[in-house]
Amino acid sequence: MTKSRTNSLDFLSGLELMIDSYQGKEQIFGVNLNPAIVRLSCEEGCVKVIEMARRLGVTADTVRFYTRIKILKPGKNKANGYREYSEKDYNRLRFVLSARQLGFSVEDIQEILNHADNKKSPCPTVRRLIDQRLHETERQLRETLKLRDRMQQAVLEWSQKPDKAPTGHMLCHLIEEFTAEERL
Amino acid sequence: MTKSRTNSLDFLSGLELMIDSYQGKEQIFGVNLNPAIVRLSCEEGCVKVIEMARRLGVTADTVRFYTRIKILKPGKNKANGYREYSEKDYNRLRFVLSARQLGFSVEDIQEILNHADNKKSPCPTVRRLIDQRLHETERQLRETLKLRDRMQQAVLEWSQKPDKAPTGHMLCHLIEEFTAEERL
DNA sequence: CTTGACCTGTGTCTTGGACACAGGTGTAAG
DNA sequence: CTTACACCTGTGTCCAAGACACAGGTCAAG
Repeated sequence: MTKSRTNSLDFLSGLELMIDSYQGKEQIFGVNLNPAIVRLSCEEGCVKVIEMARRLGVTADTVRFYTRIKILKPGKNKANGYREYSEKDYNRLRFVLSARQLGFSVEDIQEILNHADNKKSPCPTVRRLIDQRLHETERQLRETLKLRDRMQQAVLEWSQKPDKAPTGHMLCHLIEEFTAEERL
Repeated sequence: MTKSRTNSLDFLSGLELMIDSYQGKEQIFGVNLNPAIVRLSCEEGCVKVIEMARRLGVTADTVRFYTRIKILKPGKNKANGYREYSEKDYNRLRFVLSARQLGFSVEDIQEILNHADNKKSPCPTVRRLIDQRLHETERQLRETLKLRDRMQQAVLEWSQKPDKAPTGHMLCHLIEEFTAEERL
């Protein structure tokens, strides 16, 4: 019953301090639970939304978002309606955040999770999707690069040009002359 | 009255073929208009939305969009309610498209146009805004670059790894192991 | 007269959350 | 006990720059 006792909370990777807030609940995700206390407060292991968010370094809104679109399916405390996130939800969310870091869209992730939920290997899908996303990212990169070069070129050229008032058919000579000479 | 006759349509930069559709209207944006015809069909020079769009190589939806947010203020044919885009609208839209090419947001453009509409030089605003946007674009570029590198690295590493079925706490070993080793 | 191409205004969709709001809950202090 | 405050819920809206849909009006050709 001490902090040093190992239990399923190990998945929390070193954030032992928050165990303080669970004193008196025996174990959270382990066995040996006191049924009376558990049923009242936290059915088979729970954390609330803000705690879940903090553990993975995101906002509560992010956790709520993934709950809303049903990527996370927390239980619900009958007494007060609060959501109860389990270790399974923690693993899912950690996975989702990892996948987002790799450029997968939320829709991609839902597809991947569908495979995993049906015990099928999501790996072929993952390989196919990252190929797509990589191509898109490379295209995006080229476009952003071209845009940056245009912008830098504009700043450079404009540094030699004076301000002018607009005329009938020229609203801003900086912008319009720059674009015009681009066409040469 | 022939196609070779020069008039204000010159601003259409070489797209002479569509003058065919204006036969009988005398000149469109010039002088020497036949008042009777003009008042009936097209008050002091007009093109309709699809024609305007085609001339600048965008979709009719884009023209409608800028009309909706009041960057373009076409006249309105009393008889049929059709919008009538003038040379002024053409110049504005051309300006807008140029500015978009330089990374200005629509809101930026509205600010710039406000200056121009009040006969004030928009140039100081333009210089300030492009500095901002350039910084943002550079940040964006760095992020996209990092993302691409992560993705390429993942594809490379995954090429040596087999597919696996999901386990209790590992939904996709490719993604989760990749992210995990990133933290080293 | 019908067909088809065009026009209108309006509303909704896209991404990945962020923010707002009304109302319920839990807890510690006064 | 009351009050304050932090937290929770669901729902709705917002962002950018258009794209798309839809119901209904217009117009010229066959």
